[in-house]
Amino acid sequence: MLLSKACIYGMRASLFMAAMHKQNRQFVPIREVSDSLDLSFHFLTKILQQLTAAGLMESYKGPKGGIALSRPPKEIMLIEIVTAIDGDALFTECVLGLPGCGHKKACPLHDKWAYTREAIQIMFNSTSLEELASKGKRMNLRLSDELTMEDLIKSV
Amino acid sequence: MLLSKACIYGMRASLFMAAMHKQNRQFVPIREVSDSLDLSFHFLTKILQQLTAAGLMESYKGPKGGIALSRPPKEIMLIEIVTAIDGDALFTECVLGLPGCGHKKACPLHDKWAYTREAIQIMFNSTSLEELASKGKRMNLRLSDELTMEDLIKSV
DNA sequence: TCTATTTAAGACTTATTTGTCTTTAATATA
DNA sequence: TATATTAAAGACAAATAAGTCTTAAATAGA
Ligand code: FES
Ligand code: FES
Repeated sequence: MLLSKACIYGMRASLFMAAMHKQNRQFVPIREVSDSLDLSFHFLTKILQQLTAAGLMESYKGPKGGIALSRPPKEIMLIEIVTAIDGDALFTECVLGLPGCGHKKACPLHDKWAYTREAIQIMFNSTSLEELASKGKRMNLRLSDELTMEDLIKSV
Repeated sequence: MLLSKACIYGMRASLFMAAMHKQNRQFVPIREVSDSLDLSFHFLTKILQQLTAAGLMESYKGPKGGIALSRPPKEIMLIEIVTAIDGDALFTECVLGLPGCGHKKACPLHDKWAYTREAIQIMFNSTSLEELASKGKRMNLRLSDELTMEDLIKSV
């Protein structure tokens, strides 16, 4: 599996927040996110705490509280979410699991893997939440098992 | 993590066997592989059983027994080992974990991920055990924490 | 035939990830 | 000030992955 479940849920929630962004909302309650995306509320809460700890989201307690992206979706790249939750092992470690991946201590797959993992990194590094949210709205793509982004935005 | 530990160990063992191939050896005892690569003997045994079940290796019981690649290393591609142990989820499933990845039910990341995962697949699909074994010998690359392929071959 | 060697099979344990539940702290509003 | 609402924190449980151990079956060689 490329990404952990926690990371996947964190990305889905971030995309949801990006889609919400221009809906004149301030803070969105986590319960609303978890219900919309059909995720465990408590599990998602813990994941979002990692994102707020990483400075990607802000949270506010009490009535009218919830979470919000700390920057405009255009300025948040997917790789920030991935590394905040899964770390950067995917982009730095040996594909054969040997310690200290690098030119100096290479395994037989090093050159090919270094090239391929850079392609993966570029994918996450060059994709913003805004790009995916607007594409998702325009083409009516889905963010949960059956519901599209338009469905989700309407339903709240 | 891109590949499971079981898959990684299976690849390391397969590369070891490819390096052994022209050493006039018939069957190599699993104990020799696990000792050389510093892997758990019993855990490796279970992994190798998956590879023999998939037809990639042959095994023989008793004295002079052990395991052997069932085809010349040139004809065994890495992707066969990966899919035998980890399945093809990495090459078929949605990066956001949604069921039924495909054009018809796309998520916002689908196009980019479909492209990237194909690059990963091509890497495994176009790399043979022979290529890695000969490169590893030629450039004296490592297959375990500290030991290079030459070290390993000499040590048996 | 007997013994030592080796893989096969499966029960079992440990570690990690995933998911649930309860309590606490902060805050808006009445 | 009292109450309802919300995130934070952390204990707890379940599921999965990783690793260990024991016994059985096959086979070479004495
Ligand atoms: S050393 Fe193995 S991928 Fe770099
Ligand atoms: S539907 Fe998400 S990657 Fe294909």
